[in-house]
Amino acid sequence: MGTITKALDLLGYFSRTRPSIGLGEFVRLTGRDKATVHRHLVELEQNGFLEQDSVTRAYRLGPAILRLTSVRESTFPTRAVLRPLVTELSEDLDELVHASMLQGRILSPIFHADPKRHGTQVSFDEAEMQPLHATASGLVVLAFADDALREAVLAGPLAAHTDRTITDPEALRARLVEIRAAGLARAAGGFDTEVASQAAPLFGASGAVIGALSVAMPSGRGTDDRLESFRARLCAGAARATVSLGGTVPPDLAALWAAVSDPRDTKRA
Amino acid sequence: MGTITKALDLLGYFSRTRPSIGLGEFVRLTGRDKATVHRHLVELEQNGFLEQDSVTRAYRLGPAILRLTSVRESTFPTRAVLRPLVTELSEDLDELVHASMLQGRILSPIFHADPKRHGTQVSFDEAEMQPLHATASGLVVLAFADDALREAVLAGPLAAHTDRTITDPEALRARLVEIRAAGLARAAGGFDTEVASQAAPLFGASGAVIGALSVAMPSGRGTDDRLESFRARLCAGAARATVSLGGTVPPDLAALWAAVSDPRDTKRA
DNA sequence: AACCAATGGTTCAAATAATGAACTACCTGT
DNA sequence: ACAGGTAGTTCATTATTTGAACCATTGGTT
Repeated sequence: MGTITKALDLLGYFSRTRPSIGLGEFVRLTGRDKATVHRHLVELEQNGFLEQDSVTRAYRLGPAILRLTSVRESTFPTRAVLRPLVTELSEDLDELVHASMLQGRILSPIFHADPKRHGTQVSFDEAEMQPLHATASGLVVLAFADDALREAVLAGPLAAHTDRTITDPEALRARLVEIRAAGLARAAGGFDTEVASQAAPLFGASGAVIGALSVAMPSGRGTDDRLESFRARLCAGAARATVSLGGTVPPDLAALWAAVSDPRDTKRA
Repeated sequence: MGTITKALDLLGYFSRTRPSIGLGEFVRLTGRDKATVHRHLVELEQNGFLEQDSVTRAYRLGPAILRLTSVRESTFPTRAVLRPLVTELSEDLDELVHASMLQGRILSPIFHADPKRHGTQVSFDEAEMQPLHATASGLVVLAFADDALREAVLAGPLAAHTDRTITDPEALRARLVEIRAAGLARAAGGFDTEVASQAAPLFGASGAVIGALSVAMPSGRGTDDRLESFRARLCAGAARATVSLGGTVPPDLAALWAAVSDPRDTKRA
């Protein structure tokens, strides 16, 4: 792990529920030496990627990030492109829909929309990263990822977020085969016990998977029949999102999705 | 310059007008060795801070930044706080208003609003960084900055963006004294020949300057009388923005601003 | 008041990781 | 076949990062 990665890694510890982090907490979170962490924090701060609260001495994300997002979105508007699509799909399905993008071995939410038409809702934190082996989004990305990434994740430790998380590499491998055959992933309780979700992959220009489009709901509403009824629209949404992002869906998967959206074939599992 | 800074520095070269940069161009821009730059780019990419276009091989800003902005804005909403204030002031003054924050030795725009009520407008790129010695925003920040930063900038090279940029350290030092006495800065043609602007500083919780609030217009509309008429409202806006951001205006400056906004004192320069 | 247990931050010899000149490989047009 | 332009890689040298031990300050406890 290079110095740059170590420093950038520090930024990853921030989330909506942990918006500012002190030196000591960073040391505990990372397991790295205090001096090392401190120098990294200082260097990040000098570049505007962190700010230090002058009274608590804790660090929070800095303003440099805002400018970079502004550049990225004004020239390659991922969020802006996904926003209407995700919103529309969530209105259509009456459930929370979110799009996430692959970042290394983790999935990062880009945008989510929830029409909140039901009494219970999934609480979704757009600032929380998701593991690849525990959510429908993660599983579908993993299923369509290249061998290098898949093997790296299968080899690495598979944290048990709940008692229903798949932690056995071979069981996970078998599951990924099913997902590839189905063209999307369903998962329930693997990351949050009360949540069921269904996700389809998004692809980049080179045909490699870059993220996922997912619909999530409380387990009670995530019956097989209901998820099945979402299937065609979710796949269509993923296809549109892929195209909007300048990507291409691999031909065989596109054919599979097209077949599914055809009424004659909707009886398939 | 540490490795981390060198890598983060690469991200700074992106802007609205230069949204993707290839290896060779980076080498030219930075003057660093190709191997070094390449390894930095790869490491940034692995962490999601860059993406490589699979066909042109050029790099663009990656999705990791989007998540970080989401975290920052949902927990420490600088942009969200400044947006209404900047918009309102621009509507009030009928000119482009922008807020920028200090990042190291450079100023980065956070938000801008332009009512576009005139035939000519200032073109403002929210993704372009600004030097501290050439714009009204930069000058006012420099004037109220701590000695360390001021001396560092005065010592460093002062690039001549136009023929009216102040490049002589002593002339600049004298100018900063005037600005401190006035409580805000006026500048015309120092960064862009056609633009005149007036800026007031923003302060953090510790009373240190953290940025600036500025009104900018084509030189023709930037007469002394008109700028003078903006003065009280600009200072009031900067005071409100500082408070909204959790900061405090130094007492002596607050008194100066209060005196200015008092009708009895508006005749002063 | 003395003490303890936190916190954040600093130092400097030792170890490791970053560096860069030279290299390969690949296009594109001549 | 070659020239000139990309991007990317190698490996001995060099310089930077590292971390155990250190200090400083704060807040709570006896």
